[in-house]
Amino acid sequence: MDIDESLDAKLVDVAKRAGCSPATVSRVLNNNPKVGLGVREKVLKAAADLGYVPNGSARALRSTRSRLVGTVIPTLDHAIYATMVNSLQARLAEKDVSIIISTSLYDVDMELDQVRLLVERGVESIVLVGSIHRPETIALLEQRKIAYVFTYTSTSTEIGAAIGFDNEKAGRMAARYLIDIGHTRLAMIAGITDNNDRAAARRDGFVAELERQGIAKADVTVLESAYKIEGGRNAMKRLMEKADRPTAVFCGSDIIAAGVIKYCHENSIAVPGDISVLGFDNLEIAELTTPDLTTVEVPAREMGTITGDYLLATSAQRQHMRQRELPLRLVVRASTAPIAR
Amino acid sequence: MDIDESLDAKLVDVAKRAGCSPATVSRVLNNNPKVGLGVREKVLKAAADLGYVPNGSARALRSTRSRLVGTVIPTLDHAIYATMVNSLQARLAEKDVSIIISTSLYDVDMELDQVRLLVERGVESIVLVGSIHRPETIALLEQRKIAYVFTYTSTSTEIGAAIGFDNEKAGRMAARYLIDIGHTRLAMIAGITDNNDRAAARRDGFVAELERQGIAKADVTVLESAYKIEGGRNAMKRLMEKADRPTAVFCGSDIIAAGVIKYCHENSIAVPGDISVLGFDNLEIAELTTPDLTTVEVPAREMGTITGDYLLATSAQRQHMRQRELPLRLVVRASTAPIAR
DNA sequence: CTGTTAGCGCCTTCAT
DNA sequence: ATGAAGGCGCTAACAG
Repeated sequence: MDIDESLDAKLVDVAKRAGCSPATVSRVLNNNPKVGLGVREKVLKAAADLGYVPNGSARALRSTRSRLVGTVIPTLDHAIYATMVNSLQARLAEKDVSIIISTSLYDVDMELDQVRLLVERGVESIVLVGSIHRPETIALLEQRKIAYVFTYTSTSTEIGAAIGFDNEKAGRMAARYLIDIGHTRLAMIAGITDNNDRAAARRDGFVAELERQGIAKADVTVLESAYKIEGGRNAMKRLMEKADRPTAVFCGSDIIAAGVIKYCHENSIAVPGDISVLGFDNLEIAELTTPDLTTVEVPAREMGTITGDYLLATSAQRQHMRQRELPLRLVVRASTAPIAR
Repeated sequence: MDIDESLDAKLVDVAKRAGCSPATVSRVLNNNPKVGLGVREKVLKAAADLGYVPNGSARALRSTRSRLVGTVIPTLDHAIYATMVNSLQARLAEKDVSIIISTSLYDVDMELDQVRLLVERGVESIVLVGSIHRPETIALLEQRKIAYVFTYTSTSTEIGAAIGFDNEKAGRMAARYLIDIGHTRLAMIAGITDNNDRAAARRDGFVAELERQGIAKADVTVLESAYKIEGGRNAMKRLMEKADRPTAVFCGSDIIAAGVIKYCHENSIAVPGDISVLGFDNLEIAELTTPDLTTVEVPAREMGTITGDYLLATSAQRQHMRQRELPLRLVVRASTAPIAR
């Protein structure tokens, strides 16, 4: 047993033990190919013997490569984000890149603060959600030449990347489906659109498509709800208290839809008999409601993986990956039904 | 507009512009109280003008305080962990501490790899899940003097901390409740207990308490399932195909319970008429099943906050916080019912 | 209260 | 293929 083990070994210590210079140890550690095979092995053994752990800060300071990625998402308390981050992390971990996560609570000012902190930490790139941010946020990133990716959107700036889907198209898809199966009296319970460009775009797409199909904007009730079961339930209550009840409701998230269905149960409103309910996200809970939820699937897992691929790519490769619109898929289950015309 | 803004300003640049020494700037930035008010303001203004962002790596290297915390959880794809991490992150962010998250997929070897990487990144402390880890993991942490916390458990080592709850007690609580309402033919669908001391402890507590109450171990069927709706459903199928059907099932997680109830629906088994279903976690989905799920509430959010408090405390304060057993609460809803004796 | 001096641990020219 | 030397940006002694 070595005395050395009790202290935190440094690169010089490894060099001493391996009988070579620090520079050589550094080369071995960084997989620099031009190192003699014998020396390389001796170094590796010495490092293992000493329980050597490189100092990331020193490394980052010297080389300006931190192997750190930052992420600012609204919250981890919503599966749609947690799932994306999960797969992003998994992909990055394969290449020993670590991820710092922070949350903004859907607040662009808080997002800016978090981005500042991430920049301070020396992250090489940053993953954001949506395409609306404080100008200062983007300016900071550009100025420091930190790569950034917008997710859950396909709208990018000239410089950043966007990996996600078209929220407006998603809204239109929902509208078209409900119209296709015969509904004409429609409503939407969107997420909170303030500070949330994705929620707003889905609403706009939905309303726009309905209008295109001859349903006046004024005839479409649009409410908003937090992404909580309770929120959906309360919104549905408000909706049902109105005079002109719709025959179908498009919800900005499956969570909201679950609350809507819950309300319907409690008030003996048949789903889809009296009212069709269409969700968004295709979370695992979409198969827990009774009836199972028809919904638009958001490829959250895939988004995380692809974002990881992008971040791991060289800047040359990135050019071809800067814009990625993932397909949306309508998953028809049992919460929606055609209506007689 | 300043020319200086185009380059990344460093601490020296701020000093020059403020007309003082780098040391003074450093003091201001670190809220060292003994700096003249006038100078302090001048420095702050200079920093703002230059868009100065401190270099965290240099800071960490010099001061050995990285303001970085590491976390290794099984997965972010399970709300019970995502919720905890969410509140942990929120608490740490209040004090500008960042959190690096990595996942182990319930594998202690992978956990060790992730911990090594976190140590390399210079985290000041590490949050782990459960109390079973590779000896190397703990040895590394101890040797580098990195504080660590076990969560979701109340079993700690002599040196580390534990902030969570007693899983065995939880299992016993479940058993007692079901017996109290008259059930004698019981089964459990636990999570995968391999490499998961929490799942194993809940199972052991459940079985032990039943035994104490006169129900032989051999009469209690215990199956295991992944934490997925599908897993719970399949496990329930296996359970129902056995000759001696239980009148109550305790599930290792609400997710599993949701799958169990789903199976019951599909096979016209009344819940709780034919069979009572008891969940664990009290996730948001516990109010989505039909009927609503009776379950044992795990204080995930609170655990994150308290863990954050612990990590932000000074080592002196920590002494009193090293062992924290949070109370478990049985939430009775509609999926369980008394049985006639 | 403020400035000067000296590195933290590593990587990266530049030599050899 | 390997070594020597310098410095990345910052903070901690120590002076004054």
